[in-house]
Amino acid sequence: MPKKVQKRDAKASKEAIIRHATALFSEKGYASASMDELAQRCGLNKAMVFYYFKNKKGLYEAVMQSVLEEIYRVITEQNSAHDSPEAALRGFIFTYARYAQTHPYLPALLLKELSDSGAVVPELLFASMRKLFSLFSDIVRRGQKEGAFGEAIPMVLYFMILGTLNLMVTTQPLRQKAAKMEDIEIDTCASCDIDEIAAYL
Amino acid sequence: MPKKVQKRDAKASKEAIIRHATALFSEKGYASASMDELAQRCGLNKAMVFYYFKNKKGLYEAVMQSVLEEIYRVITEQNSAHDSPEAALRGFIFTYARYAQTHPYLPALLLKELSDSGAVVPELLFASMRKLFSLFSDIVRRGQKEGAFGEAIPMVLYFMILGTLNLMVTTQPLRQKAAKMEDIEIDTCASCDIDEIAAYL
DNA sequence: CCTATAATTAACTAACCAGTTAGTTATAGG
DNA sequence: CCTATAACTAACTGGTTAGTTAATTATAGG
Repeated sequence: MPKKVQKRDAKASKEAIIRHATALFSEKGYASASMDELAQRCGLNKAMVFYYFKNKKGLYEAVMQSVLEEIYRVITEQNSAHDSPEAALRGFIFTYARYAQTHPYLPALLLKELSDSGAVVPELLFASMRKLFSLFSDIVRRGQKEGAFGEAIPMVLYFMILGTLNLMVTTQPLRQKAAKMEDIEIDTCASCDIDEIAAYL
Repeated sequence: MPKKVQKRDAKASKEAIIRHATALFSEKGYASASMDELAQRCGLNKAMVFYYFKNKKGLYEAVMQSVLEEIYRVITEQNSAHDSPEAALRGFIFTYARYAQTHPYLPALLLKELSDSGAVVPELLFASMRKLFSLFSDIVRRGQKEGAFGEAIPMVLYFMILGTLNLMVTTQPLRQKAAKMEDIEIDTCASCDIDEIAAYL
């Protein structure tokens, strides 16, 4: 056997806490997420949460960090090969959209933080958003130099894309419920969504 | 004198509660808003809050209702005179942007609710958003019939506008802080913002 | 096998919070 | 002026929460 099944495994415990905390925070928000419930979901004693992350804020920061690092990693990984700025922009949008769609905690956490201007972890949020934004901003500026994009304020464009995609994902359940009880076509699947937005630019 | 200065004034108390609750909920979110603090801010006894609105959720619903009714009223009032769909769309965007800018609790409350898919008051949020959306949707569809707009999914367009504007407002403090300590031009004033977005469409 | 220490636990605390209650005043209408 | 009632208050309750502590157990390294 490659590894004994252990009763104690620090790494596994820590990962379980992060994983369940990500889900819990995105479901309930920072304030309503209970550390008792988290421990229950993890099948661990509550004291373990404070053993590995000193307090609730520390845990939340770890969650946000892991989430923001992950999306940055995925975007840079999947979009290293583009040469034209159009393709790069398209790649950025598509990758983010697909990731957000398959990992809905991302939009939930991001929107919650942004709607507070980073009430819980402003510095961290700020630094991570800046990294992602400068990636985006470089693409836009390059496109403008090459005459492909026309004038646009990168910051506004950036929030336009993130705002739209995040809202489309978080409102999906609401829209689906609406589509069921209404006559008109309200629901728009997230895959059309992606194509539409890419087309606008 | 037109009105005696009274020690007791039900209407004034009720209004004070709504007013301070709007600010408090938008600052802290539903869960973190304390009814003790609210009563303190109002200069009233906490029991008054439960006297006029039966519970916290009831108060929150009253706040959301007043806020959503108000923005709907302002938009319909200021945009009744447009005849071309371009002008109507522009009016919709500008009015919303200006109102959001001058009443920042609107974006804060809306984004918080939407990022939860209406965790606290789904029905109310849903009904009010629908009213606003059908206003918007009518403009877009009219523009498409007249050949002025080109193809676009109204729902996506709607969330694009709301998402962008709301995020631009709520992230303003963050962006201003960033502009102070950074070299590059990150900050974009909300007035340029409005023009830019209108231009995109 | 022994032992130091990392991982884990049960039980606790102090603060806070939404909501209640029973009693007290101000005021309007007769 | 009297009185019914609307407006208001102080003090309380039961439940929840983040965070602590002191004791216990598993495991790795010698």
